[in-house]
Amino acid sequence: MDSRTAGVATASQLTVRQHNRALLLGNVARRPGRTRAQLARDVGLTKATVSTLVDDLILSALVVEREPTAGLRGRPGSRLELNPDGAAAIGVEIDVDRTSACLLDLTGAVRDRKSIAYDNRSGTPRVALRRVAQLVADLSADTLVAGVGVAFPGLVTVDGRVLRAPNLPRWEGSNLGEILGDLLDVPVHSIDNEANIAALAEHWYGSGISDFVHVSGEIGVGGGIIVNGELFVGPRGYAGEIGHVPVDPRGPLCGCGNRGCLEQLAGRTAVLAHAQASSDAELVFRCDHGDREALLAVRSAAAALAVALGAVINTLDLPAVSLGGFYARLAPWLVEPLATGLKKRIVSGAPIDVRVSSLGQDAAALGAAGQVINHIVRTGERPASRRIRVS
Amino acid sequence: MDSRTAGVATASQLTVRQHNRALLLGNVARRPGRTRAQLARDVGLTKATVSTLVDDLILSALVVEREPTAGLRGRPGSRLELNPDGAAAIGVEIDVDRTSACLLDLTGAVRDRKSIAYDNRSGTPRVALRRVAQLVADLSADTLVAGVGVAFPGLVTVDGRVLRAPNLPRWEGSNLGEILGDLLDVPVHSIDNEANIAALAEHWYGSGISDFVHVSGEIGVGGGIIVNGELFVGPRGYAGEIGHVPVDPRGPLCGCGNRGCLEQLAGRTAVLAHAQASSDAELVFRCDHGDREALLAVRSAAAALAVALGAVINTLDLPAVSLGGFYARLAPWLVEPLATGLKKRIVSGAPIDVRVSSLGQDAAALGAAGQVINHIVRTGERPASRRIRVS
DNA sequence: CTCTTTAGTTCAATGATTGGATTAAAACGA
DNA sequence: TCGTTTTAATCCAATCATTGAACTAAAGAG
Repeated sequence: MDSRTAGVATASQLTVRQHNRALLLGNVARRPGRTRAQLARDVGLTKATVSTLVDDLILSALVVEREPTAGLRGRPGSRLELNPDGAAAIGVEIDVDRTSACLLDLTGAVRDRKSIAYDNRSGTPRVALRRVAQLVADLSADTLVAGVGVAFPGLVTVDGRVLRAPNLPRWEGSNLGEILGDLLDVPVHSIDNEANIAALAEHWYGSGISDFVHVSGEIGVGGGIIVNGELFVGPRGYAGEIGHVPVDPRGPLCGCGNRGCLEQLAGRTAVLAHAQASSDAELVFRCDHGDREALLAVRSAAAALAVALGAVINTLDLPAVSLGGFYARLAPWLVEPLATGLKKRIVSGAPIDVRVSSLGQDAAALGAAGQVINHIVRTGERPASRRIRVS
Repeated sequence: MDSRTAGVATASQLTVRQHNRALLLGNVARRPGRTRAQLARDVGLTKATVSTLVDDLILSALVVEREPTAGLRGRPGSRLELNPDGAAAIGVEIDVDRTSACLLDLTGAVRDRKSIAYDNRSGTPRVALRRVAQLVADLSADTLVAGVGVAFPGLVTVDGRVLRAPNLPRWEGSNLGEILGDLLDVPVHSIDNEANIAALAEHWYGSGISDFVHVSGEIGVGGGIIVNGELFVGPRGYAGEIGHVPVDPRGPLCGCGNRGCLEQLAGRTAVLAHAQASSDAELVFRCDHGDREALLAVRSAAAALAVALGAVINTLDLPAVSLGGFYARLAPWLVEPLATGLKKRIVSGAPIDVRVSSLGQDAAALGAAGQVINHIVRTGERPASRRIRVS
C-alpha cells in the first residue's frame, strides 16, 4: 500500500500473494484442522499455490502443522491450525474505577487475565496510563506480544484522542494512543469505544453472528453496530451512539439538552432510580423475588429500548440484538418484553433475535485483544512480536 | 471470480489487471482530461502499465483520447475522457401514476428522456411492465444500451421481487426482474427502492457528497443512506426505511400498528391534512403568501423530521441530510427549522449540512441509469451493449 | 505384495507489473 | 533557425505469483 487514490490502492503481484495468503489464513482460523488439499478445494487455488503460501504462513509462525489423522482412503493430509504459540495480543479495558486486561493467543484462547482497581476519575490520564502500561507489562511476562488494543468508555477519534468521556471528564482531549505508545514499545492499535469493542467481541468470541446491534448499558447507554461481520463506525468513527436516540419528546430532560433520550429512560441510573434500588445486585435480587416495583422498572426500560432499537433496526435492517453489561444481568426479565416490543415495530416483519451476551465482564478486554488478532488474521501480516518493556 | 469462500474471492494476475483497469477508469471518470502520465503519478502505477491498460480501455470503447492541449513545457499528453459514444444506460422510475425513463451516456450526460402517464395501481404488473418495456425500447431508439436500472416505490428483494408496496399493492409478490428480463433483451440490473436510488443519484449527479441520509417524502417517507459513496442496504437489503421511526409514542396510529411514526407526522398526506391543503401546489402557494396554517404544518413536519433524522444521524454518524421529492418543494420553509432542530439533537456536536436535492422529478430515473453506469465504471467490464428489442 | 486413492512437491509456462532505455513532441534560449 | 530542455508515451528484458501437469509420498484394499 504505497500509494492510494481516494482510498483505493493499486494492485501488484505482491498484492495478489498477500491477498491469497490472508485468505488461507482466514480459512485456517475459521475451520481449524483443514489440510492443504482441502484448502485448495475450498478457496479455488491450486494445490501448488496453497503449498507455497502455507509454507510461508508456517515460516511466519502463524500456522502449525499437526499430526496427520488417517482419513478414509489415500495418504492422510497434515492438519493445519493457527499457531497457539505464535503471536499473542493484549486487550485492555479502561473503566471508571477498574482497569482489566487479558492476553489472547492467535486462536482466541485466553492465556491470562489481570485487573486492577484504580479510580480513573481522579488522577490525570498520564498517571493512570502508567498503571495501565505496568499492567500490560505484568500480563505479558515474557510472551511475545504483537500489539495492544484498548477499550475506553467514551468517544475516541481514529488516532486515539478522547473526544468525549462523560464519565471520565478529565480524560477529554488527551491522546491515549500517543501516551501509551510512548510508555510501551509494542504497537498500540485500535483504541475505541467500549460498546463498539464489546460488539466485536460478541461477534468473534460470543454468539458469532455477523449482523446485529449490541447494547451495553453500563453507564450511559452505548451501542455497537456489526454489519457483515465488520464494525460499522461511520464516516467519522462515532457511529453507534444510540444512547441519545429520542424515545419520548415529553420525557425527562437529558444532559445533551433534549428530552426523553434512551439513556434517560433505560440507562442504569434511570432504572435503578425507578426501582428505588441502590445497586445492580439489589435490583436483580428483587426482580428474582417478584418485587413489583423492580419488575415495573425493568419492563419500562424494555419498552424504551424497543422504541430506540426499533428505529435502529428499521433503518439498518439488522436481524438481531445483543444485550451486554447491565442489560445482560437483567436479561431474565428484559428479553421477553423487549422481543415482543420489537416485533411490533419492525416494518419488514422479519423476526428479530434478542440475545444475551455470554461474555460478561471481560467482553471489552476480549474484543480489544481480538482487534489485534483480527488484524493479523485479516491481513496475514507477519506480526513483529516483542517482549514488552515499560519505558 | 470463479470461486469464493465466505464472500472472499481468490486473487490472480487477471484480478490484478482488472483491479488496476477499473482503478484507472474510475480516475478518468472522476477527473476527465487527465493524461496517461498524470494517471500514473496519481495512482502509483508505472507509465508503461498505465499505457497498456488505457489502450485496453480505449479498445473497449470506454475511454476516448482527446486532442492534446499544450501544457507549460514539454510534450503535451493526450487528454483522456470517458467515451460519450460508448456504453449507454437506461434508468426507469415506476411511480404510482407515471413511468419515466432516461438515457444516460457513460459520462452521466442525459441523452434523452421520456415518460408516460399510466395508472400502475389498476392493471396487473405484467401489463404495466409491457408498457415499461415499450418505453425503454422507444427511448433507446438505435443507441447501444448496456443495461437497464429500475426504481420502484416499495421494498424490493435483491433478485427483483416486490416485497412490500403500500401504494401499489397489486404488485406485491411479482418479480420485476424476471418479467422485465423476459420482455427485454438487455440485462436488467439493480431494481431497488425509489428512495435508495434517489440517494445514489444525489451522490453521483447532485450534491456529490459521499455521506448522508436522503429523505424523499413522495408518498410515505422513504430514506436512502449513503456511506462512503456507497448505498447502505443492510444485511437483507431493506435498510433506509426511516418512515416508521417512532417520533411520538402518543402520536396518531400508523398503518404499521404503532403510534407516532415519522410517516404519520411528516408524510405528505399528514402535512397536507394538517394544512388543510388539497395539493402540493396549494400548500406551496399558501406558504409563499405567509399562510399561518400552512407554515405551521410545515414547521411541525420539520420538528418530526428532526427527531427521526437525529436518531439516524446519531447512530450512523452522518454529516449531512438531503431533502428530495415533496420535501424539496417545501425546502424554503423546511430547511431552517429542520437544521436548528437537528443541531440540538446531535450528540457529537458536529454541524449537520441540510441540503436540498437539485435533481427534481428525475432523481430516481437518473439514479437507476447511474447504477448501470456505475457498475461499468467500477468493474471496468467491457459492456455488452446491444440494440433493444421488445419480445 | 500390488493396486488404487489421496496428499503434497517440483518445474516449466503464462502473464501482469516494473524500471530503464528510447522515441516523440512541444517550449525555451541563443 | 537550431540545438537544448522538458515532459509524454512506448519498447523491452526482468521479476514474480499463479497455473497445470508430472511426479513422489503415504495409506488402505484386495
